[in-house]
Amino acid sequence: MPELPEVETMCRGIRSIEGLRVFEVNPVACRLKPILMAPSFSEISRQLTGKKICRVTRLGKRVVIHFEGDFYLVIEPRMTGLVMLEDPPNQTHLRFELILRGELSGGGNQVRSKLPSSRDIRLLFWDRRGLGTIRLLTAGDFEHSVKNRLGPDALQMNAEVFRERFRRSKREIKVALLDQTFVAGIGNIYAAEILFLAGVDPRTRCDRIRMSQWERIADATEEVLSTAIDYEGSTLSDGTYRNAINGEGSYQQYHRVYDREDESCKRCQRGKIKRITQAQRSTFYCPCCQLKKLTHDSLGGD
DNA sequence: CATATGTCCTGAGAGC
DNA sequence: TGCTCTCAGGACATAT
Repeated sequence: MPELPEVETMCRGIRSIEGLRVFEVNPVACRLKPILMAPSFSEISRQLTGKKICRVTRLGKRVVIHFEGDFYLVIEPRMTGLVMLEDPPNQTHLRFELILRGELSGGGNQVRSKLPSSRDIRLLFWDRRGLGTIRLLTAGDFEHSVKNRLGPDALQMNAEVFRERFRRSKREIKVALLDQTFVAGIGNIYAAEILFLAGVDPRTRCDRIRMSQWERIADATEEVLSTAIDYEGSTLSDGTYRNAINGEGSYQQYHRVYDREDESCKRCQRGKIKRITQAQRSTFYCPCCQLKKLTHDSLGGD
């Protein structure tokens, strides 16, 4: 579930590790098959040990940690992965840990204990279901195999870019919004919320969407995602998603349609929120507010 | 090329 | 109560 707002919150939560140096890399024993990791754990460990962290950034739904020497550790949480500075709720599934230390000046480093000290900072990747991935890439590989394969970041979109990238597609808009090569960062929850706010029927084919609708979709994208970031993302009823220090997000309180099947629509108060399946995923929408034909916005304010 | 489907994985919840 | 089944969905491999 981590989508753009959750991953952005993770990045902000761990940003204080910038400037720290890797002291050691630990896999934590676990009864499950390891998450996908490339290259091997021992190779990642060898490459990262001693390296300094330059920057923590987000690329779509991925956390990117840039190390000195132009190495990029790319973490994809996918469904249930979490990047944290504290212990996750359940220790048994812990997968990957970086022990970090602030850079020490002078020549005292060599005599320091080999054991982690209480002043060490631990960066953890934990994944309840093990669908997440960790990859260590060179600058070139990062460019080719990650960056260039993604569409523009959802927060960088505008109506013109939406139209240019989507209008030739015959797919339904909800399905296309989930395609990370079209736009990066939107997942199932926020696609539903964005289309509700934009007043666009999720089943509308991209090639039938008009400019006035792209404008509403662009505005809604900005509004929904930036507000969700303000509330530190959405922690759903399964409680999985946590920020870097194990706190919950609160944007789920403001979901207008996601997981609100049969509830009455907050805007029109008439229709009930409907749930349909598109591309084997749930879509929630208001049949009353999200008409394909709808031209004008009587939709703007609350 | 564009689009559709199957796959990975665990835990929650339904149904019997 | 305890079992089995289905489902949740992000990204990618494979198929159409």
